[in-house]
Amino acid sequence: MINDQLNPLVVIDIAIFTVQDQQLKILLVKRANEPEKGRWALPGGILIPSKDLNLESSARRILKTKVSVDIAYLEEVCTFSGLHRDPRGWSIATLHYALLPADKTHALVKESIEDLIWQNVLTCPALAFDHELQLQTALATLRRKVSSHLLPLHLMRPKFTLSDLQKTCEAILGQKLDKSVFRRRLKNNTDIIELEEYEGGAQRPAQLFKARTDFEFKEPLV
Amino acid sequence: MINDQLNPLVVIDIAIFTVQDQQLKILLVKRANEPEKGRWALPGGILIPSKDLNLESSARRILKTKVSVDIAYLEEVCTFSGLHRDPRGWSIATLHYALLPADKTHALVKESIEDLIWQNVLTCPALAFDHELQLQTALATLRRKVSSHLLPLHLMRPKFTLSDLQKTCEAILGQKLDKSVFRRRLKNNTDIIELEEYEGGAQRPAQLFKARTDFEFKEPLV
DNA sequence: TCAATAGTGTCTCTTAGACAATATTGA
DNA sequence: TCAATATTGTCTAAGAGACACTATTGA
Repeated sequence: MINDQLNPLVVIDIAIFTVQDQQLKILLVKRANEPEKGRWALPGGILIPSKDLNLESSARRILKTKVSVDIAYLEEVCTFSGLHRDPRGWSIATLHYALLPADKTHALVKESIEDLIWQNVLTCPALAFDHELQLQTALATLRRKVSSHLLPLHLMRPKFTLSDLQKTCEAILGQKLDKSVFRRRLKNNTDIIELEEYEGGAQRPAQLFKARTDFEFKEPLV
Repeated sequence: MINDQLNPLVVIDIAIFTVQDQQLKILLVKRANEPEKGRWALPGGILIPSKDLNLESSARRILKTKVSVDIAYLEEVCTFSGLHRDPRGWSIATLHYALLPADKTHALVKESIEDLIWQNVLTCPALAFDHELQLQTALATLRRKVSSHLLPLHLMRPKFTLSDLQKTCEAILGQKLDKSVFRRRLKNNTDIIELEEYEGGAQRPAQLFKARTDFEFKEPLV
């Protein structure tokens, strides 16, 4: 293996979230190889310096090859490190989290993966390595961001109603939000743009909105 | 060198802050070895899996050996990675930030360091590697935390006045705070404890406070 | 008409911000 | 007494939270 106790093993793990059926779900893969073969885990892989520009592009490459998905929003959460978190030896796992719109969740089974599932985060099975801790950490980071930013725009269809957006936020946060408060906060937000279109259901049609094309949710440097 | 293009170089960099003379200062070291010999940089070093429990303990070891200081508060910020950030090749730098009380800043010059300085963050010279970016990132993280937590308690003497605490916060944030607002927010905070002691200057004596012994500022997992 | 969803208005409570007022010390 | 700093109080504005109200559609 790569790890020889002089150099740590460097892996990238990704907590990739979506909202389906008003439920926050996480992509889990069943490991096809040792270690932890046959167990559910967050998708991840080993850094390949010759292929990867940096850790973030490494995460994109891993998602592309393992589940053949191109991800738009992806950001680092933190690292997990030490001798015991991976049976192969001293390792560093850099956890990333990503958001994928529901209409792009038809991810395909590819190499080194036995199976994959979009799992409701509330009913997650036991995971390999320290991935349960990683998942909880990514979830906390996601929720913290959702409360202060409009991160869920990355999960929306190109055109969406405010009710759609609110339901997505509620699924992520795991709690109901007040309609009035929610809309009031959007009033001053320049990241969403009002359209002159309406989408009719069986009831009163709702106005459609779109995200600003270059909206940005990285944490600002003050 | 350790890096052979199969395994990345793994380094730990530390932005260690203090407040002296009501100025926010950062510890810089002058590099004694290549690469970037003779340039100012954040203190840092290479991970040694056989010595380090994890990246955080590695950061503590590095601070101990390079400037012989034991640090209480230390936390990861994020990583910087890629082929070009270090001339030795593909590398991962895990940035940490730390806080040191002013009365413990008598750090000593040790191995692999030519010189050290506590530098006002506003007048920082050019730094080696990507350390200017790292410093700005650590500073932004520190300021964000100070606004919502009582992180500066780590910088205070064992007993301190509320005016002391306010001045420390102001030095970190780089702006004046309202006395009344500042004290009002502390009223409901259980991390600081009122003492029945007073410290007299040439004017009206100020009441002394101390930090709760086990106060904790890690981000809660919601 | 009704049910269902979209969208708005209103009240209260909390908090930030600005700034004034009072308190206590040594000189 | 005064200067300096500590400590508290007061007014206003903005925002969150709760909840009621109105609007528009298809059946």
